[in-house]
Amino acid sequence: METLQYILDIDPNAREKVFKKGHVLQREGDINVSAFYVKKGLLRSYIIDSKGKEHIFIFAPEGWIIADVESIEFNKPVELFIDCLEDSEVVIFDKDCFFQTSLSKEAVHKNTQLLYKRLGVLQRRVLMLMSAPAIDRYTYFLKTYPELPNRIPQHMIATYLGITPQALSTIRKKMATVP
Amino acid sequence: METLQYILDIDPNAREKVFKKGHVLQREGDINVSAFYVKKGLLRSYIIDSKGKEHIFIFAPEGWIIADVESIEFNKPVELFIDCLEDSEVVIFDKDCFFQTSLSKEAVHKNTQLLYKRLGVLQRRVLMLMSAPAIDRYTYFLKTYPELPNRIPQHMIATYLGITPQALSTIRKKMATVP
DNA sequence: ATCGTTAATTAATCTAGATGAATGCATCAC
DNA sequence: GTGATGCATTCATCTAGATTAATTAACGAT
Repeated sequence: METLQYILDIDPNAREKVFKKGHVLQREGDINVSAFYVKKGLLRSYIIDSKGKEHIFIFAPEGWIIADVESIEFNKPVELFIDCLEDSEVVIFDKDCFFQTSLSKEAVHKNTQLLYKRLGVLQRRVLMLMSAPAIDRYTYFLKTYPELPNRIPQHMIATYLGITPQALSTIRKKMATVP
Repeated sequence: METLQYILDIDPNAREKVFKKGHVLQREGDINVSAFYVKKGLLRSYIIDSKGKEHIFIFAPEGWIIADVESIEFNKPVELFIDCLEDSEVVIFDKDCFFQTSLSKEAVHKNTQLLYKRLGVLQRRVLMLMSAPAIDRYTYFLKTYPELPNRIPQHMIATYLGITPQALSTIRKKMATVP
């Protein structure tokens, strides 16, 4: 089942919108929590810490769903910013629609599959952050998201990896000289 | 709906077993992948990295489900070890049962809820690992799992936080002198 | 063209936390 | 008792990556 069809299926209020690069769909402190399906373009979610530094949680290219699950699940105010890294077509839908009781079997299956996949990705991310040095995390990133480096600036890759742009630059230099 | 009842509901083959402290339920490289519901006791999942160091992914006290979701979802061989930190009563069930099409609406709702909650927890974990210093991660750990420090040795808390036991010891000393 | 802005690189210095080693203290087996 | 084992602590040293700052290049707007 195609993800977009599934979303339109389960949320009759889902609406499609087009946003310009740079548009912020959700900011820290918001209370009206939605989830976003990326039909076209590229979104990201990130926090800004107490020192004003950005930390990117995930990138969401075409076909991905992006949302602040923690705030949805634990009813906290939104902590993640979500914005567009490219002009994007986005389907906005309600956080609660996953919990509808009237879903088709197919929709349930799709939903479970999506959640599972995301869990698997996050598991890997935690393990990498805990156990692998920055260079390995970068290599894994390149392997897993080969198309992204052409679409986003390097300093964003750095804040996704949990290091500074300077550190990433040094790593890249090292990789170029000793391949 | 109570989680245990839900599991027995969806997997007729689910079986309950009792394990001694130290028993390993699953090890790296295993292909027969199960999920485990902790009825009583305490389990953990962890990896052992290339240098032989342990990194604990999650603790699972009573009421939690523990599994290697990445290996389940992407059909990889198991990478996470799962073992008992206390004598435990565990319900072993099949990874695929979440995808059954014959689930009751109630079971579907419960399932979605469990997955969402876990996603929220992992989101927080990633953000903390990326943006917060070790002392903040420790403080958050104490707040979130207040009962665990009485049940597990400190060096395990350290490997959960992503630091060495020595570093945790230093942090605790600092917290004791300047509270 | 020229000014401003944003990105990437390089280098000098600093620091949180790792590493390695030693010590003290329980607990358990015998 | 004594020895062995595991856990926490302390200290001295080391290092990956942070911080600060300067340089250069690329791009857009006027």
